[in-house]
Amino acid sequence: MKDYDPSRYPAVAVTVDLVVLTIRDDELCVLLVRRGEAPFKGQWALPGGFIQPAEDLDEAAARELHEETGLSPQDVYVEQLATYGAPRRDPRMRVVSVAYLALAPDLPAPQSGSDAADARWTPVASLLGRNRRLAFDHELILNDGLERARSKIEYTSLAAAFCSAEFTVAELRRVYEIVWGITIDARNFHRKATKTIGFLEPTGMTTTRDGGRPAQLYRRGSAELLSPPLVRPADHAHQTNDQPGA
Amino acid sequence: MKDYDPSRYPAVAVTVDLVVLTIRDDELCVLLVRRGEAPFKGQWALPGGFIQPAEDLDEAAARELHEETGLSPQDVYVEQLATYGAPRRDPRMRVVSVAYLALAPDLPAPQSGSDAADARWTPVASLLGRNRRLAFDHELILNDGLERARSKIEYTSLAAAFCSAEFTVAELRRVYEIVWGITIDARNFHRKATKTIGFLEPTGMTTTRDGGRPAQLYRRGSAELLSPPLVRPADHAHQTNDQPGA
DNA sequence: TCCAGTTATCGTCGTTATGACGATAAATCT
DNA sequence: AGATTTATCGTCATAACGACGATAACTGGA
Repeated sequence: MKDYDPSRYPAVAVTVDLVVLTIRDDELCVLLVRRGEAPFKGQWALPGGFIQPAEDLDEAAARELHEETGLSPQDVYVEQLATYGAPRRDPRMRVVSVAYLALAPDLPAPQSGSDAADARWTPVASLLGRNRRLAFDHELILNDGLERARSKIEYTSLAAAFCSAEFTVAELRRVYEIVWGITIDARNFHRKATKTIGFLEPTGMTTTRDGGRPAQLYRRGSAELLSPPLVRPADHAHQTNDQPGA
Repeated sequence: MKDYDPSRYPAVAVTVDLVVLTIRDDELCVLLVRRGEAPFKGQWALPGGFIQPAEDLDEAAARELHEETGLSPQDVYVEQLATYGAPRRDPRMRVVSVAYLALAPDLPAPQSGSDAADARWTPVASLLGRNRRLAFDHELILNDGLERARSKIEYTSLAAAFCSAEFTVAELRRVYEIVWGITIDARNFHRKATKTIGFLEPTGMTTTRDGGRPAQLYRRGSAELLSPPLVRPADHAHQTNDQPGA
């Protein structure tokens, strides 16, 4: 019923929250900030903030990302994740939050540009089964972001977004191993990565930074979709039967 | 910065818009309503409306779906699509719209439950290159919904959401052919559909409603993800895969 | 009744993709 | 120099897929 005057409806605040993932020391990490004020004062939360009157959602996400990390959208892949709007998710008022997922390489950049007093990279593994929960529904948002990241690298070349601009096949393989939490045969992965057109673009350079025989350096290829995709071994844990419904 | 009072920020209206897809007469159709008031009075738009103070986003989507179509979430698959919030997308005020994608079988249900005076199923093909554009940014939302539907049926069993509860392999194949706009070899598709575990669940019944030799009737299987997925022939339109000889 | 038409279903063949794993290459470390 | 480490190439068996022939089981008409 778009036909009613929008201003007749109760005001809602709209925020943008960020799930910024990176890989540090062979661990998948998420950027968290410690809240300085109520509600959830002192607890960890995803970085985010209110949208400005004149900016689009994507712009708000890019701005927040820059404010919190100093990262520019050039260095980082950003996409919209999902929107969360449960009536009581913020005790102060109705707040609808548009979540964004960002994948960043482990840049030497300082952690903060940073208007968040206390921001840090937290290994996601350390957040599981933890008593110190995240603020709001950010745990839910984080899990959705993780699942999105895990599935996205199956059929796109986005795993390379975790690597620096030039990287080796083995470094890319480590990304998959860390994000998926499995080990992958180096030889089969090498074959797959180098034979999938558009995945890797050779630079002609080599590096020995990972030790052993020098490895070719590649850049991220131009193909957005990998065909065929990399198959993630099915998580045989519990394939739940999903019923349609909102 | 989550730490400011939300009420200090300019009010934003939040709506839910629906991309409801179904297949009628071998065509992919989307539910559109004709707007009765300004802005965009008289133009076609996606159904939708403002969220209520006490309802979650998914609930708002289910409510709107029911109001516009009479369909209940049991009959229809619904998932959140994306959120749109460009500053001027609604000329009246800042409106952020959370779009949902719904996939419905061609039910004999009446078109309206219906508070929209004028609602109808429109073949999406008839909207391409058309001069009568949709209201707001609904054309963009529709395209995103179509792309989501096209890719979603690749790796899930959701194509069955377009069929009635019991369906034949050929009916399912028609769904793929229509949504993807291609033709598929009936024999290879039959092999793939019946051999992919969790895709189809046999009922033991047969039907001759499509003519010819009686066909087995199936229900949608319990697997949410198809492994391996059905591969949609790559759209070689402009996949920029330039590989210098490698 | 019998045959033509239609659709369903099964099977075959060659090609490609994949998992397991052996072997060699080219650097560093001791 | 030899051990160690990592990169890269190859082989083999199996699975999945595209193309397509063949057969099965119904319906509608001659």
